Amino acid sequence: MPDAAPPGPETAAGPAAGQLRLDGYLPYRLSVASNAVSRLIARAYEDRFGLTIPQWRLIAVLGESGPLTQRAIGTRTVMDKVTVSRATQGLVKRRLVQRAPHDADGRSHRLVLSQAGARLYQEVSPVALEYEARLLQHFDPAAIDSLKQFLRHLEQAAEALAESSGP
Amino acid sequence: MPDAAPPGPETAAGPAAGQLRLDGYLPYRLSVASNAVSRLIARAYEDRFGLTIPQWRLIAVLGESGPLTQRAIGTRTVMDKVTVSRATQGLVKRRLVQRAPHDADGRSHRLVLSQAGARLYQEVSPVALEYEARLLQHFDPAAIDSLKQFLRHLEQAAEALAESSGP
DNA sequence: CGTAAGTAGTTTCATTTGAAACTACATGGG
DNA sequence: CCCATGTAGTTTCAAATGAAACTACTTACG
Repeated sequence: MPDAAPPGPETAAGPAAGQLRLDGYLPYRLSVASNAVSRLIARAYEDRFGLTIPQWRLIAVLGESGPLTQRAIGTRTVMDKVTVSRATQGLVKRRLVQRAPHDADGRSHRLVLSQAGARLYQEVSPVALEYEARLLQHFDPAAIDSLKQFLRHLEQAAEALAESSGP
Repeated sequence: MPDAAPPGPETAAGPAAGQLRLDGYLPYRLSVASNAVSRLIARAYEDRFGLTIPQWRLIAVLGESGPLTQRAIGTRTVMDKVTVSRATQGLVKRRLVQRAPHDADGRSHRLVLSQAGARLYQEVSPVALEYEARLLQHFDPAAIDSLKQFLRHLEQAAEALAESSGP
């Protein structure tokens, strides 16, 4: 513990510029919280089901919505097409997902959960929900809803800003 | 179940198991929002100041709190020691940060912002705050505070769960 | 003291990531 | 019909990441 600097907040840069404090800075808080949660969840899925997070998302969305093309999956889960491609390959190799030809378009396939995939989905879902419940166990349901809403808006705001100043 | 079920949400796995919907699943929402924000911010810092996010965090915390060891920085910014080490190397090379020997411990150094580093800090801070303000421009200040609070608790909950079921 | 066990920081390595190039098919003019 | 341009998905490459091994120092204990 002898490495803490003497507690003045102005050692090198003078009194805090503006009023930035990393600790209360939203992008920082968001990233740190997301990393902590992702690490937890990733380990759970990996240990218990051998799934990566992209693979899990893919199974979840197929379980929810039925057959989809990779492109559609990418859109819905906000994953890069490369990520979707790799997740798919892994799942096809494990026979959890099957590719059917997409009759209207020869470049594309319809991905479907196999029997085993559907069973796995039924098995993972409750575990996923239980993790969420545990993470949120001390929070008020109304607060949870507004957080989720908030996160959605924030995502849109970030995308809007990225476009406006960006590509 | 009758076998003609074209658009229903249960094609392969039956009616939604439990009630999982990826779209409202907190770890998913969190990760997606965090990625969108991080991508935006990372590009801004990279384009305008040539800083990676770890480098920016390091400068921010040194600017706020004065000289610190790498270990202390890692703790405060929730970054891996490897990440801190590499961020430091880059900043030292650019002469934004200096290493002073830590007289109580020969393994360790005190990192300090150089003059140029302090100037950069003064320059980046307002930009950082402006991004935050733009992201949050449509939100109620009270909601923002409770979101930040929420994220902090969530992080703790995730860490607690990771410990309890983990190493 | 002197040695075993621990810690700060670096390096190495395997894995993950996404941008860009590429392949294969699709579509809309001419 | 045929070509130009566009899109679905894959591959390739370079960068980022973090676990584990390593180096250099410190500390606790006999």
